[in-house]
Amino acid sequence: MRIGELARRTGTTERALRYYEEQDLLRPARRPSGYREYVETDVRTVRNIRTLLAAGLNTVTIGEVLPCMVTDGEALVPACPELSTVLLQDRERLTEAIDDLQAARRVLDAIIAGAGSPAARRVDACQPA
DNA sequence: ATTCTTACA
DNA sequence: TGTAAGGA
Repeated sequence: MRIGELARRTGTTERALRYYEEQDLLRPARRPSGYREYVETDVRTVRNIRTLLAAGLNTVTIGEVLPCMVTDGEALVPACPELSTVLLQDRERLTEAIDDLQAARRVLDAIIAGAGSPAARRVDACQPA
């Protein structure tokens, strides 16, 4: 099948599919015309890629993890033992990212609170971008 | 009508 | 990632 049909059947865009190929997540053959030719199993692969992307994994990690995942109906199941390590490591990365965002919010909250102080009323140059 | 590559007010 | 341009 060509890129248009795969995009339709996976709910993605052609742009995304070309990007996945660029990241070596997909390796469609080429027709003499230069058109990409995808196989049936690519439908499932693309769905798995999207799931992993939604889990916050980057394309490099997905490339390592993808071949070790088996699809059980709707769910993705780890098929290799070494996989849990990689996944747990990524979970920690997400936890750190969450911590950083919460810290940023606390800083912003402090600034917002300052808007109610008397000092804020002394300012004449109030032209917010 | 579809797809391809390249590039970015 | 969207999208426009210029070809095949």
